[in-house]
Amino acid sequence: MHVQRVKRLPREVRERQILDAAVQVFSRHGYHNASMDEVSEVAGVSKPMIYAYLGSKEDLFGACIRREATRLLEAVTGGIRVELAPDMQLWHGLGAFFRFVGEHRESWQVLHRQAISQGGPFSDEVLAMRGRAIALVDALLVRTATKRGLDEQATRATEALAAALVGSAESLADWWLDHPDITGRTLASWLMNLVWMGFGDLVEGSVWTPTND
Amino acid sequence: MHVQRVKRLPREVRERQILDAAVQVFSRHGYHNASMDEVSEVAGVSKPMIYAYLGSKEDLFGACIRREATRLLEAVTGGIRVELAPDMQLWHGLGAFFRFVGEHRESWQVLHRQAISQGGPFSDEVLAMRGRAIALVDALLVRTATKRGLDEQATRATEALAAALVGSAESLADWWLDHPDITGRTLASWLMNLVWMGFGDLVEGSVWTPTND
Amino acid sequence: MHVQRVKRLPREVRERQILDAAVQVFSRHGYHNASMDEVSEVAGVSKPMIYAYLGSKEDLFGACIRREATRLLEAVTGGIRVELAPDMQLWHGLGAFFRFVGEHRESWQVLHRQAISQGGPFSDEVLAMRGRAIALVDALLVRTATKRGLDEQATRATEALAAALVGSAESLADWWLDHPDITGRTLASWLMNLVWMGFGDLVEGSVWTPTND
Amino acid sequence: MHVQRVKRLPREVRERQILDAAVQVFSRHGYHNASMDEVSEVAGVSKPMIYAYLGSKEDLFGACIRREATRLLEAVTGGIRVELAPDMQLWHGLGAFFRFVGEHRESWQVLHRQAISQGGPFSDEVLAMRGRAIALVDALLVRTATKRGLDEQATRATEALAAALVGSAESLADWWLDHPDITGRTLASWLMNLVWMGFGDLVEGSVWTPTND
DNA sequence: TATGAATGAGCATTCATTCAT
DNA sequence: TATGAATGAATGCTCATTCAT
Repeated sequence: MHVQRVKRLPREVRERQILDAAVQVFSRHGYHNASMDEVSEVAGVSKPMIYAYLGSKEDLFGACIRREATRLLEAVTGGIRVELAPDMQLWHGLGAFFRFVGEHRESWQVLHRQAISQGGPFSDEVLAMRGRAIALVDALLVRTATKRGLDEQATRATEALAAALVGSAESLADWWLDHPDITGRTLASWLMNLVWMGFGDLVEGSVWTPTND
Repeated sequence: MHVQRVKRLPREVRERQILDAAVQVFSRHGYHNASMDEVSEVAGVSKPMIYAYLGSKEDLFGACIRREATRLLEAVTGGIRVELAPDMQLWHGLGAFFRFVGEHRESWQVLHRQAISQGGPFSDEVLAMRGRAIALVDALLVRTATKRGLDEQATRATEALAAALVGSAESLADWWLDHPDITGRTLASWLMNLVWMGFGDLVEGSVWTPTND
Repeated sequence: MHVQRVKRLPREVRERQILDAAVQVFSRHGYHNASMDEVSEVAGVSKPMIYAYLGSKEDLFGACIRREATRLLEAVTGGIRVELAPDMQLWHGLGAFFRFVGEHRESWQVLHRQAISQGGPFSDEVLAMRGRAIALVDALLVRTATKRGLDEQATRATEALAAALVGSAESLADWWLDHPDITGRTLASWLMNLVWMGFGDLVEGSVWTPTND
Repeated sequence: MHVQRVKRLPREVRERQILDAAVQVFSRHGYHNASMDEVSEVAGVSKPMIYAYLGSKEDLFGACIRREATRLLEAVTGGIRVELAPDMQLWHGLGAFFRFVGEHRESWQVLHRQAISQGGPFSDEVLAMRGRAIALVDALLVRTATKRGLDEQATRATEALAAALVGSAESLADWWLDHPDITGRTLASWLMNLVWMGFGDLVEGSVWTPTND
């Protein structure tokens, strides 16, 4: 008789609708302030469907995180050419990272802010992803360092440096939200100069030490 | 007959007790999962006292953030000797920062994770504090750079670099939580090497550029 | 297997159940001492339904007032035949009023006692209704008076007299609660005699004045 | 050393302070919305003193009602000259009543609205007072009626008429709050005309009856 | 598949009331 | 006498979650 508001859609499509809505809502209000009601409203899907397809709120949030984390990792690794030199790999990776963040602010918010601030499995998951990123960077550093010869102190420091680099990138991505006139490419370039050259000095034995302490 | 748990204490003391408990509870469970009941239990104070002295849950959280932010800033600025050279100032600042984080993990959790992940006034407040930190570092960079002569690109980049440095420090502080065998002093030293030397190169015109892109 | 207490009912029905229960509870305990828990219990409906359908406690009370006020007004105006003489209209109106109060004591309690004693919008609403009643009566008085000719003093007094009549009726309704052996018809008859004849005298210029004062 | 805010005052004075404050606060916010904190603040007396002198909130409210009711009754009976004719007694009584209400709006609010709307002992007390007033009026009516000769119907009606008169007066007092340009004397005069003359007709056998019903 | 109807359980907040001083 | 400090107990309200259709 009357038009049905939404047609019967295949499960796959419904799930995507729901996840899109959830990412949007979670990024806007944070995990706890987000209500399943709003998600269902934004998704145009009734709540029971959400539970049927994606489980509890926690499950839903987890699904969001996994999807966005995967997207981010794919974007970054997809931007890297393994046949290039380490510095160029890093360069492309950073470029891909900033490009992704620029184009998917909501995804980034969910990953960087919401997920980490929740204790337990969520932050674990994101921190694991960050760990993979750090390991990736560390591998590049080690590869370079080993080529040139790596002294004791530098060896032990590479992982920390990788962590610092990843942290820098994350922090710059945040900072970027308030300075949108800069291009992502510029950000990547700054970061390369800062980190790579400092790292190079380190490897070459040029070390900063406190004058007296 | 039996010992009374706590006697009538002056308001000031109670407020400190409550804030201590609140920081603990907020850092453990996050803002939303923290319950006023638990705060009151941990503080050894009934809920009405909390409301009488510190106001609503939101107010209480705000008070925590302000107190911890102030403590952190005081710790960092108190660690700096303004008569020293910029690099030494940075060195001491980083040292003080890592020392504070090492000694007040809960404070750091509340500030870095919980506060930022809540939208609105809380994250604003913390982000403002981070902004002050970035400005501080930026001033040091600019001072150094100007002495040596600063080319165009480097000038525009100092603020971003400062943001990156602050981000690195934050990220390292997080990383540290999972690698507690490292000393804060070592962390600071790595960071100095990474950042300061890279910055030095930058200032001296030694620039990294992509080979082809 | 066993009988289910209530099945899924359409919203409309539930709302009526809830309002019925609320009027009952509010009339028994007054606005403040009434608890939403009791309302939900009496209605046989869980609290979230109440909030979903009728809003906050304040909203719920307002809805009760509006419904009962409407019912009362409908009962009274429905009892009036506009084609009759003013005195007969008043007579029928009073009759309908007392009939309603006799049959809906709880409604009357809520309207007359609870609503008025709450400051703000509630009493405003009820006082507005009383105002309409007074205006109604006033119109009747004026109509009669004008026919017969109305001296200055009487003119200015009609509104006050109407207020007095309405007040009398309300007061008698209260008094009735403690003297239930009287019929509402008798009450109406007494009131007609008291008021209408006094009014008639007034209109005809037969005035009571203090002998010396 | 420093000035004490309030001196040690005799119990009597303190009690008056507290009652004055309580009447004010109760009339402003109603029984339930009034907080003991506000009473203590307005009275300039700490809460424990209130409890020591006047007992619980309920007790305090009861004390207010009793004091104000007594005042009102005293004002009214004090205004009456028993040696005068019944109509003049009523006239003076009404005058005293309106004078009191005009000069003590808060007292009247507490008595008329707050007290009655609370179930139980409070409204009982006030209703008892109203009962005394009704009885007083009734006695006047009966005295008059008996003198002139009183038919059956009228006899049974006098109490109801007295109730109606008292109700009119109360209602007019309320109405007055919104029409403060009228003098209390005028109100009393209107009421006398309305009621006394209608009553006179009644007594004289001039009865209003519905034409057909 | 899809949803309106329904709820258990929890949480922030308030207030009358009372100690300890 | 007088009070700042302290609390037990209650209540409004919300939200994730699940039936019955």
